[in-house]
Amino acid sequence: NFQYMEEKNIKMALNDNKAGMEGLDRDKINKIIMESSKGSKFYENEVKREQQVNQRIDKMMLQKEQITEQHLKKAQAQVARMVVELEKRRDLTRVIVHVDMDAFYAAVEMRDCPELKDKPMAVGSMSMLSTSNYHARKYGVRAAMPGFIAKKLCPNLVIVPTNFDKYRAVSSEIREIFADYDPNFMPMSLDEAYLDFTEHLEKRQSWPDSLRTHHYRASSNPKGIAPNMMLAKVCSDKNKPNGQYRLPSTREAVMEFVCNLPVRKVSGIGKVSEKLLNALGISSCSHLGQKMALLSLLFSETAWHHFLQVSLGLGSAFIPRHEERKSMSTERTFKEMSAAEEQLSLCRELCEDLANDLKKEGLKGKTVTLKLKNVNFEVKTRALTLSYPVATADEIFAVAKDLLKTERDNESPQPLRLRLMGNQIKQFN
DNA sequence: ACGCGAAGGACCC
DNA sequence: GCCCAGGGTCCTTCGTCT
Repeated sequence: NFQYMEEKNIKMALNDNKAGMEGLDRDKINKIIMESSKGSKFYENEVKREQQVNQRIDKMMLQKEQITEQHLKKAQAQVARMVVELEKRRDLTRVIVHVDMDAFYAAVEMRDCPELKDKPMAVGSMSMLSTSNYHARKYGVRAAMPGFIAKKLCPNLVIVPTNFDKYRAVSSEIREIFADYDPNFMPMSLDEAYLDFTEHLEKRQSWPDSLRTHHYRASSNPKGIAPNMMLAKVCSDKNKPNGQYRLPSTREAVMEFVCNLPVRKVSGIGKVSEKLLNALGISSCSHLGQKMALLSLLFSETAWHHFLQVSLGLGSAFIPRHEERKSMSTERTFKEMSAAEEQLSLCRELCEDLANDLKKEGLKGKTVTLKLKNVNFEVKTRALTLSYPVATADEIFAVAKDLLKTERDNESPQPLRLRLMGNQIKQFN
């Protein structure tokens, strides 16, 4: 079931210099990606953002210079106290499972169109791919890659348009099964969920069969099993494509597991955080623990607390109750649009779409946000909070059009050269 | 000192 | 030949208000 291999593996493979990826010529792939990107507005913006991160790093290193032994000693004591507190509350009694279906959209499309199974295929469009099957991955085609670049890597690539209704239907089938094992399971997306298996295991003592025999078995097999959510998520990334990985519920096992874990593998630590940490000589979670005092002086409280928990292999041992949504939005990307009338009518359209979605859930919100992205990929949001909640297209448009006008006036005499517009609403009652 | 709104980002799928 | 999404959550910073 190689088809179900996960995106992240390839991503890592392309970065990692690991041998044995059949037919994967990393240098060639990177060269093609580079040639397709270089000089584009997108690329220019990426460079700019990278420079901003570098400045952040410079600032951080400067701050680090100011830190004295005294500071560090004090911080170390604080960290030590905190560790004692956290250890006291460490909970190894729960069995949390993270299920992550590999290449979910692609798997559904191949089910419905078996000829695709033998071809390199991806789901998405020329501007963006959501996922790709195994054949396509051999060419370096992966999720979050624009289709036109993927086509250069693999001219025979078949791109299937996304069909969310279909994925939603399959997803709800699978969720029914999840509910049998944990009625309070937490769906994270159409293809991913956390389940608390503790009760089920106490009752049955065996791992479920129906998860295995269901016709989506390959993709709905439990993948990561651990005493908390953070670890379960990391575990689900191990032993791909088919295996599940169970981390024993002992402190020793957890600490050993976390020791060599690259920080980037942890959910919540992305590209930027990784780079910041790398600059401090931190790449694995054990480094994280070793430099905790320093981190507590350079990062916000929430940030270093999170780092500390990660370094100790701690995470939520219970699955939080499902929360209500906090915002709703629609946005669209298009070819450059500068004419005021055109922008206005698009804005109107978006408001209608948003109003429609709001109606489906019977929601009204007080804050309306207009999102704009210009042709240089610079993003702006402009918001206004009303004293009363709104829901209709007219009401939202009344706000959004003013926000848009203000931006146009702001830019004049230059026009707003847009490539994306979006509307968001939040502050529900 | 505190709350809150606004804007920008990081991150996730 | 051109061409890099869309739907969310949470966090941080800053300004103004009370």
